[in-house]
Amino acid sequence: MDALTINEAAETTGWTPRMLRYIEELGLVEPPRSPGGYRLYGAGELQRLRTLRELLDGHDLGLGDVGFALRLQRDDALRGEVDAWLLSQPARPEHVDADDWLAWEQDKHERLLAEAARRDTTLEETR
Amino acid sequence: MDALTINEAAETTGWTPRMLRYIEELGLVEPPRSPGGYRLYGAGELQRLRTLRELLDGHDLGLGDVGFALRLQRDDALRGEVDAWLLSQPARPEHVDADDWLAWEQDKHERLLAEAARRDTTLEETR
DNA sequence: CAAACCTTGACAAAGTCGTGGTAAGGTTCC
DNA sequence: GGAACCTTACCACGACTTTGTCAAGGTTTG
Repeated sequence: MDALTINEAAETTGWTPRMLRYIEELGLVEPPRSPGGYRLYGAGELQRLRTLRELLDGHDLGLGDVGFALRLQRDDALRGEVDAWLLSQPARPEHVDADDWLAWEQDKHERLLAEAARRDTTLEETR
Repeated sequence: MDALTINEAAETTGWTPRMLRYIEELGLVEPPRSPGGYRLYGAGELQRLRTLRELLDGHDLGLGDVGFALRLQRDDALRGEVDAWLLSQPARPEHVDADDWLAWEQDKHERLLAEAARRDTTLEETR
């Protein structure tokens, strides 16, 4: 048999069985099941579990962060809105007077709202 | 004066002053300061604070989620690694036998590692 | 068939997040 | 100069997340 059950997979990946179930619950690694319902971890799953650990350790992330990234990847509308909001972030020019950066800011914001609207459905803002 | 102090900004955006400081701490909205250190919220900040609320309410996100998205946007290496990991997700073809999808999986993984490597070497300053 | 493994579900300890409050002190501006 | 506002730095608390563990029962396989 070339697929491992959950305890074996835990053994070789360094996760606990509990965490493997949790990771599956987050949609991060979802192994196929045996006819009787046992999780069967193949080479691909094992590989992803190991790289997942590296990813988390290397950047001080949590599983929830990766779960959120997954959500962003799968939900186009959400990703569009988040990206638009983030791009409206200043990265404020250093030496401009107040009126200038304010205009620049608003202009940028309008461009982004337009993009979000195109990409998505309704993005409505009222003052 | 065309910039609001923190309590005024809280008033018009619906956040509490406490939360405005927290939001700044997360790097989400960082208003400029007066010479004496007072936060000064201009039109751009106020707008972003209002859209931030919509974003959160509309999709059941947390501030931490948006903070992570910000991190992803600013750290190219991190974004590359997360994207590569996510793309190695199966979206597994339904009816293929074990050997086939395993090969497909590994092939895909290699492509993604290659892409991540390319992206990393193309790192340049965004601002 | 029986030992060893797996399943789901629940409860619980520990940690983090979002939020409020308060204290000690600096800034604005009338 | 003094009232009203702001700053940072804490402590606190409820809600949620992360992780462990246990119980009752189904699966695999020698």
